[in-house]
Amino acid sequence: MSSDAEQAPIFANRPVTLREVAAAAGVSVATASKALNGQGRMTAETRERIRETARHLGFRPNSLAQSLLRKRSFTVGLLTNDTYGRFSLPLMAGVSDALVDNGVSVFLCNVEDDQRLGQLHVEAMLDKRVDGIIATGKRIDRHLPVDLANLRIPVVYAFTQPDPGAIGFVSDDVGGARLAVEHFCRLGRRRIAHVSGPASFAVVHARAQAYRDVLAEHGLPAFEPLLGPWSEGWGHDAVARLFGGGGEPPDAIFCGNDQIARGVIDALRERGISVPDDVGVIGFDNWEIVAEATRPPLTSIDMNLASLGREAGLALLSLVGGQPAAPGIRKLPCRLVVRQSCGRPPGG
Amino acid sequence: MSSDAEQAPIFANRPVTLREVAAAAGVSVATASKALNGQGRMTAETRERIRETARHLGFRPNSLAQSLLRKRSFTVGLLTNDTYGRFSLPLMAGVSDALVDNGVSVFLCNVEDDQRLGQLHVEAMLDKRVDGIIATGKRIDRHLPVDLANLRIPVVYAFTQPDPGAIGFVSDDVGGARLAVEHFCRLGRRRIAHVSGPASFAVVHARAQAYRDVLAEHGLPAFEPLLGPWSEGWGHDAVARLFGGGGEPPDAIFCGNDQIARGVIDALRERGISVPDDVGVIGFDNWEIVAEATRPPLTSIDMNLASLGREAGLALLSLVGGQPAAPGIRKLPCRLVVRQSCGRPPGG
DNA sequence: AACGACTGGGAAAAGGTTTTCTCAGATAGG
DNA sequence: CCTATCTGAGAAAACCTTTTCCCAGTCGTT
Repeated sequence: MSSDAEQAPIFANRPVTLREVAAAAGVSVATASKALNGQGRMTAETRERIRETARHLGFRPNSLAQSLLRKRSFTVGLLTNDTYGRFSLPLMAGVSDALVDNGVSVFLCNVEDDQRLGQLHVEAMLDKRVDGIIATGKRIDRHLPVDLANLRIPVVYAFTQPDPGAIGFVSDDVGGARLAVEHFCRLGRRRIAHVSGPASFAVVHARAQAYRDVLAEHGLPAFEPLLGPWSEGWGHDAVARLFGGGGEPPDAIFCGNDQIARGVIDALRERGISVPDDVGVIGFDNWEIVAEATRPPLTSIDMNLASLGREAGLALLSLVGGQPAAPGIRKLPCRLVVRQSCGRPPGG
Repeated sequence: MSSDAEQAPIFANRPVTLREVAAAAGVSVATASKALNGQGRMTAETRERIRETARHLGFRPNSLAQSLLRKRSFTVGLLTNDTYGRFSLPLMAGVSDALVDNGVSVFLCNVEDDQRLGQLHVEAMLDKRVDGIIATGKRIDRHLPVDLANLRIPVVYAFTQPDPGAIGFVSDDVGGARLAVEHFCRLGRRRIAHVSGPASFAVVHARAQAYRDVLAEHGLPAFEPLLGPWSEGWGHDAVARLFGGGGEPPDAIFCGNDQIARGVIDALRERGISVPDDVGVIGFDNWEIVAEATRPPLTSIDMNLASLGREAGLALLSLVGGQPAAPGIRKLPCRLVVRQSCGRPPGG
């Protein structure tokens, strides 16, 4: 019965409806709706009075009712099989960032590699009338374990293999690899090696080819790319191969991911080889938690996943809005993040 | 005009409504609804005929319409400020796992540490009539930058500081630390040191106290806990302090997280000190990507975040269902994951 | 004075489902 | 044969908002 009790109940009970706002303002619900949405014709005073009443009552329109009518729920689903979120999370951040300002919320669904789970999540999303779906994964060259081809709502693929005829956003791995190798060339490195992941990954081939191309363009010799698991351990082993055999060792190593790069750097240090003085190292992914912990900190290629997510979110939004868009894969540029493992230019 | 064209249109156009099912089955929508939900009274044949019709037409009820009526949306919001998802993601996996079987979907909202963004997301969730909210963060002893206290929907806190009077789930850090130190005692280590994070974290104190308690219980000397950043670099420095000074060095080190532990292990190896023969090391968090990359692989304390998520999800569900629950903080046990960095029992 | 155009605002349908009532017919009991 | 009970099913309200008409009054024009 204090003054608190006078104000609180307005919010403490069930949400305020438009009907209540209309009653309080002495108009019909139709007028109230139009006043709040800037539609219809009425005197400025009436409109303002209704708005003021709504504000005072703490009115917030019921999204469910709006969605039912508008056939638009302002929600989208994000499907992923990237359990640890290495790639999905930055991507999700970008998506969310692009959508939240449009009042769109995101259902996150981790389907692992489980068909049944995928089916379950997709059906749940469909039942909830999501406006669209963004599919993302941990590998650019694999499909999610779920069929999104004939869904009657728009689907955008990001960092995963799109269905034919669909829209997909991926990082430009070739461009990223070129960035790294060209940087080494610019720094005056002459014997550049490449240590990467398993041959079963499409990106491994794309990057290796870019590596060879750039070296050829600069008239430099190419090492045979060393392929193995995406692990620190493999980085170690690769160094043993590069420096243990008889051949002339490299003065730079471009690694397929940051974990390999970390293994390489550790192995070089254990051999008394200085990074970056004797050998420069560049990684891929720019996983800060790894790149900043190596000694010295790791120069790496960033795939701009947040931008990728933004683009995907925006593309989905315009698709939902009815704008047609050409199917196909859009490659977004990578970015070189220079730290200390690659060395400085000759004159620097 | 092919036989495909005969079947496809049923699914290709707008979703099938209950009205259409009812018409096709020759009953009223009321009867159709009751048939599908197992409500009302009718002959078994009628019920089955309606169900068969619904199945054949691919009917799926419109969640929006159901939610509007039932005042229950079968969605919950997950709020986090843990950008990289270190802690949120396993937790989210647990939440999602607990809820998906109940048809509940999860809105993931990353609010960073931004008040405005937090407000925005919470309002969006409220507008969409989420049934409840799970708040989670990257620190057990901090609040999210958003007030969830008087929300008229249930809120459960997981791995973040709950509001007074609310329900929270956290890991039992004291128990976890005891697990680690007791394991060292069991292995016959006598001089156990503790290297942990910044004093500003509550868990640092809790774990340090547990460390001291266990040593006291075993009549062993305690080192003064070494506090610093949660980084590999600090692990290195701490080793320099423990082994560089005059005092008798430890034969075991309990680290506050896995990154520190990794720095410790690397530093020990550089000094020619064998892990686990000369010094055992145990970490905290069981972050597999780190724990499995150290040489030797790191024994660590796992906080069972997925279970924490499951519990939080289930608790929220029962709250939403109207079951009352006592407020307070529930501590869930940690788990010791033995790898190779801690050594084996004397006789083993 | 009569007509048209405009103005401010309301009534009602629509969106898809659930649930409460109601009701006609069938069965059983006296 | 007449009433009480039960059975199967439908009509309609409800959830909350948006939008399309529609209407009554006012103003200006001839």
